[in-house]
Amino acid sequence: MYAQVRLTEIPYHLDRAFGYLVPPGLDVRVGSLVTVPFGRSDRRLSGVVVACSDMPPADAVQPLKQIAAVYPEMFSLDDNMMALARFLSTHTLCTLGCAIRAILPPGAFSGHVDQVSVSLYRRLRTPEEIEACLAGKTVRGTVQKAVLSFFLTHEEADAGLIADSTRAGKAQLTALVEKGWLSVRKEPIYRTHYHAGPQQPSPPPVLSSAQQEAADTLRGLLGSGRACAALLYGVTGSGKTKVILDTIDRALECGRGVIMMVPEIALTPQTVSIFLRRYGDRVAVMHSGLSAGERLDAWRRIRSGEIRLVVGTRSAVLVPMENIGLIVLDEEHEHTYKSESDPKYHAREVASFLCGRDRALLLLASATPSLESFYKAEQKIYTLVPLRERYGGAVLPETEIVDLRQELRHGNLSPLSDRLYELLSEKRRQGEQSILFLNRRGYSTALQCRACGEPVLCPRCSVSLTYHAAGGSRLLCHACGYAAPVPRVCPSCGADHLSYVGFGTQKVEGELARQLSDARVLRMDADTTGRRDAYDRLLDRFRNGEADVLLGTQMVAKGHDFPHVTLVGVLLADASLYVNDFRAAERTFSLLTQVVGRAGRGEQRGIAVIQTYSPDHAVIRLAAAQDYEAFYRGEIAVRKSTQFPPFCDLVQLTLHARKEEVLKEAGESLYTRLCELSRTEYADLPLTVFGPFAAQIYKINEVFRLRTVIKCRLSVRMRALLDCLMREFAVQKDLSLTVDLNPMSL
DNA sequence: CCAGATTGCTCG
DNA sequence: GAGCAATCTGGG
Repeated sequence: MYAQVRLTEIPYHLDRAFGYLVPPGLDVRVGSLVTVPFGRSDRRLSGVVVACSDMPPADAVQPLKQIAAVYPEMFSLDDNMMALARFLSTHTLCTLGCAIRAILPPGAFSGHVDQVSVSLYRRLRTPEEIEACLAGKTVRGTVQKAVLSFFLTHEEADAGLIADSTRAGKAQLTALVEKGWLSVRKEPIYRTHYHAGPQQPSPPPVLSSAQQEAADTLRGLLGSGRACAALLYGVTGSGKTKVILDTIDRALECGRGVIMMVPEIALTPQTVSIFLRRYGDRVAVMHSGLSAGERLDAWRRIRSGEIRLVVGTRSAVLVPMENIGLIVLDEEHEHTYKSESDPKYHAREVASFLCGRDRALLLLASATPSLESFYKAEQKIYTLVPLRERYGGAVLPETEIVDLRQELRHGNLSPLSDRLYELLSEKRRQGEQSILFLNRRGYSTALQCRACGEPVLCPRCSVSLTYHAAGGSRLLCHACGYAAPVPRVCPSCGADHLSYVGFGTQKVEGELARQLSDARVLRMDADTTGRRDAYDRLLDRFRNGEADVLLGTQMVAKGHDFPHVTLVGVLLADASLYVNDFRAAERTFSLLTQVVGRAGRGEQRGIAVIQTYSPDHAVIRLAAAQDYEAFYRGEIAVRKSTQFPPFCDLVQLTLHARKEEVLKEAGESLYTRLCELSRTEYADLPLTVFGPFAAQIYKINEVFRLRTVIKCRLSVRMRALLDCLMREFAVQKDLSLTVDLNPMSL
């Protein structure tokens, strides 16, 4: 017996089938996960069998090597899983192996192929001996000397860490081991097991007539026996969740499987707890916070058919569920549905593929749908299911726009306008709660020199460092994680004139304490919510009325219900509007609409204050009026005239290199090759090439990045062209090429 | 001359 | 990506 095997951990240009012999007695079929010897050293790699035959492959090299072992049957891929893996690899341009790793639980690999952590330690050798050695001639290599100096201060360290901090390769480390200076310690990485307790089921929800009408439409689509998609478009507070629950009930009653996705488990604890209460132990929760053991456990129960309902983040769409009836993407416009690492899939596209396979209903829900989805609804590709009224007669908050330019003219330099301050104190007196929202990613304090004007930059990246007070004051790099103590003098000119620029949540907190001294303020940002439970505790404390003001970044805008909040303040609405990204307007609109909707969800009508330097900007006006459809009409016209999605597809190619010259040259040859291909072999493809140009952050962690963007239609032919580029450029030394199809930011 | 670093090549 | 052989490099 012979088998064709695709390896799971190999670079792009090696992603093809390799022929192996199946030793007698080994039960191997298409889809079996196996370990095979590979390369000169017969290193053990895992792979999946893609074909079996009695005849040796035509192009076989003699002698063929033998398959070494087969994984437990539970991890074999069936036809559906193979088809899903193939879909992922062709639609995101990743290796088949990478796609397979994404659809199998992480435990599948760590349990079988030894997963070990390698660390090195100095053998009974004292720092003095190392000093002597460094002075002598026994070790001459500069890199090896660097490694030895490293061990002057360390007794033992992880191999990866040593390699990172000394630039040592494996050869240099083995040389030192052979010379008897260092020893290797290998330790297996174990996984843990965890079992969730049982839950209490709850009665079905009561629907209003508008909600019932929407639910009926969806039940109709569900029962149609055809693959279809619907866009449930409903303003905040219109009761979308109830309608979704009703549709899920219906699908489960029919014996169909259901996948329900939310943007982020941690930010939607209420949605998740509704599911846990309602479906008890019939539901599996899948998200990245689970341990390998928990994931494996849930995965097995889904594959065996024991569990027919999964709630989770985007990776939930990859679970091995058979006979799916319904896939839901709640808050479908959220960018978290697109994976940032390989495979760079969009959950919506995978869901659409699966719904086609099982003739299921794809249900997208949002108060501010993505332009792509609303456009498809307009084109009647999706059925539009609107929910226009707020449930229980709640009214939309009253909205005021404050012109920050006026504030400046009046000499108010504080982040709070006079009007917002006035409302905050009023709400404080009335015992009502307020939310203050600072919507700028990394809108935290940077250090700038007043003498030379230079900001303090990360030594490894082309971004400035930001000041963090938590964990002892220090500077952090948001791109690579570099941390440094706050310098006393300017690193570039040495002057003693460093000062803080910009205001972050911490600074606003200080301002509030000064201006509104009796208010109790809770600050919520990455610094205060380091651990997951810290986040939940903060929200609980606010809900219990332990504070008057909740101040925070994007986190405060997400789906929490705070009935006592009657005031919402957006400190700088245009912050996300002027970023260089074709989706900036869409994101700003959706964020503002969401945060404004936080005000007055209880009996009382809320008020929202939007502070901005662009009070007349259409996006700000429309968000204040909560008029999605007007926003959509304006924005879709812009997309059409400028040719952006949904009117074309975007391909983002990124070249990475440590040396700028290497990168520059590669950028030019990539461009040349791309033009050449589109003139000759692929002359039938309409496409426009932009770049190469420096990435938004040109350097991250000592690696420079150059981007090329293509506007095109992502056809089979177009993917073939890209595949060709990837194979040619991924082989090169000191250089790598990555591709992102329809990226979430450009 | 030679250890050490770099480059190129293949993998079934 | 890993391993290995061939080739280059620079101090003694």
